This record gives sequence, C-alpha cells and structure tokens, in this order.
Amino acid sequence: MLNHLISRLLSPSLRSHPSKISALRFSTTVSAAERLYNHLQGCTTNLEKELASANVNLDSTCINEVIRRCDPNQFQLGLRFFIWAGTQSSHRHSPYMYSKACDFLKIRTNPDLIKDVVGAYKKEECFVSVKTMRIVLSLCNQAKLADEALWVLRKFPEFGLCADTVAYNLVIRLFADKGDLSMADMLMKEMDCVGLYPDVITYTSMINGYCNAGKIDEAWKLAKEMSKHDCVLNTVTYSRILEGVCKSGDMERALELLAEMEKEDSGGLISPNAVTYTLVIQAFCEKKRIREALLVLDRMGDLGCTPNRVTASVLIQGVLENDEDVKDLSKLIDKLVKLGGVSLSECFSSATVSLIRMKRWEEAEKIFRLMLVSGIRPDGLACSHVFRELCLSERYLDCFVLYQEIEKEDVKSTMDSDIYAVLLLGLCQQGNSWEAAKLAKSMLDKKMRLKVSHVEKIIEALKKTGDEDLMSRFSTD
DNA sequence: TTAGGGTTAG
Repeated sequence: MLNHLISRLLSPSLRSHPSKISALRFSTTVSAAERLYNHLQGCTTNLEKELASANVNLDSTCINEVIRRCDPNQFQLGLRFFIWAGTQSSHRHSPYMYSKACDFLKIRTNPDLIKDVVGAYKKEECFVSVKTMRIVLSLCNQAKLADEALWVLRKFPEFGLCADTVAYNLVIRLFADKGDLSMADMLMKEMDCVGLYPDVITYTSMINGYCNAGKIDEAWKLAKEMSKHDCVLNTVTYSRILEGVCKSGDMERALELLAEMEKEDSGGLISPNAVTYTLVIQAFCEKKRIREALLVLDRMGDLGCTPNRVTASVLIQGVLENDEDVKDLSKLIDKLVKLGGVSLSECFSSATVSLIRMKRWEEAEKIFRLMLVSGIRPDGLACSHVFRELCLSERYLDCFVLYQEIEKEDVKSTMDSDIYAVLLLGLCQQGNSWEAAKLAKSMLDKKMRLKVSHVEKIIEALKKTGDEDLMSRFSTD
C-alpha cells in the first residue's frame, strides 16, 4: 500500500517503475537519446555529419538526456552535440535549454570548453555557418562570458563568415553589462568600420551600461548621436536614461525628464509607459518620499497610463513601509483598481507578501484572512508565503484549514510543492491523520511530484501514526 | 531592447 503511494508521488525520472503513460514517453525519448549518444561515442571525425545520419527527431527531453549522459568527462562532446542540435531546422533551442546546457556542461566554470569546440571545428575543417556561431554566442551570453564571446566574434573570418549586427550587439551588451564600457565602445565604433550600423539595440545596451556606471552625461551624448545612424530615441531607451537619473538620486531632474517624455510634440515616440512611471515611483519609494510617489501615480492615471502588478506592489510596499495607517493602504488599493490593469486580488496578495517580507506576520495573516472572507482569491505567491509561515511556526492544522478554504475558492495558482510536503509531514507528525489523508488525496489528484527525500520522510511519519484508516485511504485512491 | 516576487514545464 505504501509502495503504491511512493510510486505515485515520486517524479517519473526518479521512479523505478514508472506508470504506463510516462513509461511510454520515457522509453521513446531514451531510445532516441541513446541512439544519438551511441552515435556520438562512435565518432572519430565528422561528428556533425555522423549525427545527421542518426535521423532522429529532436526534442528538448532527448537533447537534455544526451547532454546529461556526457557528464562527467565528455563535456566537449556534449557541447558539440548541443550546438549541432540547435543548427537543425527541425529544432530551435529555447532560452531554458541554453541555461540547462550551461549548467549541465558547466560552461561557467569551464569557459575554455567554448574555445576547445570552436578550435576543433577549425582543426577538423567542419562546416560552420553563421547559425552555428550564433548558437555558440548565445551560450556565451547565457553564461555571461564576455571575453569568450569576443573571442568567438574574432573567429568569424577564420570560417569565411562575417559577423552581423546581432553578433556585435550580443558581445557589446555583455561588455556593457559587465561595466567594461571602453571595450563596448570600441566594438561599437568597429561596427562602422566593417560596414555595419549600430541599431537601437546597440544604443540601448550602451546607454544602459553608462547609466549603470553613473555616467549619465555619456549616456546623453550617445542618445543625441543616435540620429546619425537613423536611430530614433524611443520609450525604452529614454526610460533607461531616466532610470540612471533616478539612481543618481536627482529626482527633480527625473521629474523634468518625465515631463519631457509626456509632451505631446514628441510624437508619442518617447511617451512614458507603465515601466517608465514605475521606475520613478520606485525611486521615490526607496527614498521614503511616498507622497511624491503617489503623485506620480496620479499623473500616470491623468495621462491614461495603466499601472501594472509591479507598479502596484512597489507602491503598496512603499505605503506599508512608510505609513502605519491602514486607511492609506485601502485608499491606494482602491485607486489602483479604479485605474485598471491590476485586480483587488493582486493588490491584497501583494500586501500580504510585503508584510511577510517585513516580518509583520500578524498583519499579513489578518489581510490574508480578510481576503478569504471577502471572497477575494489570493494569488499563488501569497498562498505560498502564508503557508510557509504557518508551517514554520508548526501551525499545521491552521494551515490545513486555510488550504481547504482556498481550495474551495478554486485557486488555480501553482504553489510550491515543497510546502505541501512539509505540511503533510507536519500533519502526520502531529497526529492529524484524517487531514493528512485528505491533503495527500488532493496532492495525488493534482499529480504533484515530490522529492524522494520528502516522500521518504512522509512514509516514515505515516508508519509512526500506524493509522490503518489512513493507509486504506491511500490504497483505495 | 523593459523590471519583478514563489512554482511548474520545456
């Protein structure tokens, strides 16, 4: 009976006897991955050609599996496979896959891997396209390897290729983000020499870099130069400068810039949006100038710009940090909801989360319960935070009761599965078998996957209760 | 090219 529970709660990848559906999926992907991996093993040269002959349908599960098998000492092989897979027209790596590849292949701690693979392409006279190089650069980008990205950029001619604006932009952004503005600037100037033109993205990366370094004047100088390359200053770029001004602490100047953006004669190209206003609001909140932050919200509303969740949470946190008066909070929430773009649920959930972060637990619990009695559904983040707090103070039964109430409200938000495990464990430990069984059933219904360590602990706890009824509940489900 | 809090999947 317990085995039945274990096998249902365990993740399929960790399960020794997967259920029929996942077993089917598992076996097909494993065999594809196995075939590719075996091909990789047999290659001495022309690895990419060899892989093409494997004639396998690529998907992320299969790619993941192949790379995983290259651990611990075949990382170069794994990287070549990943790059090859990305060049296939039938497949495109998602950003998630790039980060997975960086983790699995430990590219951050071993950046030479990139050079080794590109070096091998050259040595083996492999066919290398712009697409190949773009994937290599994307890996550098994911791993934040500016020097390696530059090295790759320099390798383009060796393969008879010309670096394009996209490639330059990626490298420039890496250096600008790193704070190496002289290198970023040098590359931008170099673009002109090789027949490329910096575009809005190039300028935005540079301006962002200058602003982060506190060099607002440099950022402005660049912004003025944009028209030289037929680039038009837009809301995003202008907001970047405004952000820099805010960070420098000159809020009066920031308000002037905001007014500049709001002027109609700019043709709307730099009209402030929710992000622009939120940046200014946030800066005022950080400086404890909450009244002025609220004035910016009014201004936002006057100009027909709708606040979003970030605007709301920044302001709510600001009010909570600066003011003890609950009336101010409800006035703010009322205003936010009236302006549209953000719901009562989002506002109250945000207030709950802020209060918990500020360690004002009692107020957080009050607001959370108020939401429930008023029929406002809390969001997943608020639920996760409240449940975690209740579990931390070992109020498992209270947590369970709240959980049930929320389930009744039909909250479809995703919650941290670890919290469910801790709650289930706590209920078992405190002898609340009936509640534990109910929760376990709900977890099974949700097809929730738990860590092996959690399941093991839960099973141990269940054994201690020795509750036959509980056992049968699990086995009959 | 533009942000941000927890999770899930890929």
